Amino acid sequence: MYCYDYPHPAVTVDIVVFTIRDEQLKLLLIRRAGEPYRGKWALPGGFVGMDEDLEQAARRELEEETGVSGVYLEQLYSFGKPGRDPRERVITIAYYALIPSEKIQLRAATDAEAVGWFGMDELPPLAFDHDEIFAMARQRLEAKLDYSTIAFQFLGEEFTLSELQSVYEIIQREPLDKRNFRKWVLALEQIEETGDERREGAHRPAKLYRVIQPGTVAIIK
Amino acid sequence: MYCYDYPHPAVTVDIVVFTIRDEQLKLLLIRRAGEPYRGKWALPGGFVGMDEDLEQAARRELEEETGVSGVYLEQLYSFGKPGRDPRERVITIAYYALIPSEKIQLRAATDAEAVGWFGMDELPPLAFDHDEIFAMARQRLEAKLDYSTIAFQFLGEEFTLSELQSVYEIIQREPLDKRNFRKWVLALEQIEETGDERREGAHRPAKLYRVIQPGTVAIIK
DNA sequence: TGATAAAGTGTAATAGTTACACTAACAGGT
DNA sequence: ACCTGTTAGTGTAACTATTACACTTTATCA
Repeated sequence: MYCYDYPHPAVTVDIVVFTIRDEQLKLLLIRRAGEPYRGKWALPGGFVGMDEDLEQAARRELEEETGVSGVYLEQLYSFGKPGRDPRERVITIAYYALIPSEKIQLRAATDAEAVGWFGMDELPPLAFDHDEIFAMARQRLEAKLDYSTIAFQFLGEEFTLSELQSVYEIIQREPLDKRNFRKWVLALEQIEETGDERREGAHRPAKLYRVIQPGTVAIIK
Repeated sequence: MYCYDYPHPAVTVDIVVFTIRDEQLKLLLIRRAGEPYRGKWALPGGFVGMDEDLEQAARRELEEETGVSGVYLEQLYSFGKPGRDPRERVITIAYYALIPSEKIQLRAATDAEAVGWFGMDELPPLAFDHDEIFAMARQRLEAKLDYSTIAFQFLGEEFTLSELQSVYEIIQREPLDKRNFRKWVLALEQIEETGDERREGAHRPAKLYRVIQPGTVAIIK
């Protein structure tokens, strides 16, 4: 038992994990194994340990519940409305993560019954206030495309300009002009040719590019 | 005594309060009356009540400690590094507030020994990790000038274009061209003439403007 | 070698941003 | 009455960035 002179809320982290697969933006959800909302889909997350930083906690929970690790992770917002969890007062620090489609190798772990990717058109109703958290993450992601190089986080080490353009088109839900897109993205001076090509299918091979400073997200103009 | 099956961190809110006075950006600080960091300057803030929302808690603490109320308030970021408070594990949800210079009427309240406004060049060292919180708020404020109408929150109901321009210049720390600024700000269609003028000093009176939708901060292009 | 499919490339029109200097209106002093 | 000092208010031209738009290249496969 842990006792305090005045009441303390519980603190959790929840993570909105995005990837792009099958030409779609996908959200990672777990099916809840325990009460409350047993059997409902929810964002991965859990309680913050007493000796770990918030971001550490988010990475740990993500790893434990889904097997995902080493990805881009950014704090989103904190949610703390009384009553958002029926058990006790719970304040959650929400994060969002972007993972390259190649890296998605899920495992269902101990405290999650099942893990799955859901397209934006096939989202189930979520437990707690996770709909609200997701909506904010979706919005932040879209906004950040315009003023940062966050989109690169969806791609592996090497990628073609068409793949990169597709990331933008999927998130922004609108087609982009190929020439203008290339002009723009190259002018950012954030990617460079690897010298290699990707040859797949009965057509001209595409030049491969890499991010010049991988792991960093630059703020642009 | 309040007891739990597993340990809970304490949760606080801290508020970075900005105003513009004497042609300077100022930060509101309180001198700590109790331990730890007794006598040191710190951001206003305090523990979140079990039945109040996070933003409510921020407004209440701000009102209690400084007498400031009814102002623009936005969640900034959450800080939770273990050891950031020497007493126990404390996670803080930081907010920032903008208040019009006319509204600043401070009172030193119960749990704060003293309250004061500090210019950016005269900031004392702050308690806890409040320097870090302040730095992030300063940065967010500057960034938001570019893509929102947040700057209007520093002004009263009626203001001149020169006053508005001055807000931008002070926060961005660089002079702006008067004609270009006016062209730009009027094109936003967020302010309108009141029809009145402000006559002060031995020179041409300035037209007064008001925000068309007061209380809302618009995201611009 | 012809069909198919995606990769790759430039230019002109338009819109937005920047640089820049003088006149207008008031208060106060002579 | 008029001169001085001080801030308010105004337009245009050059430059930069963004948009619209269509054909050629290079591969595979039948």
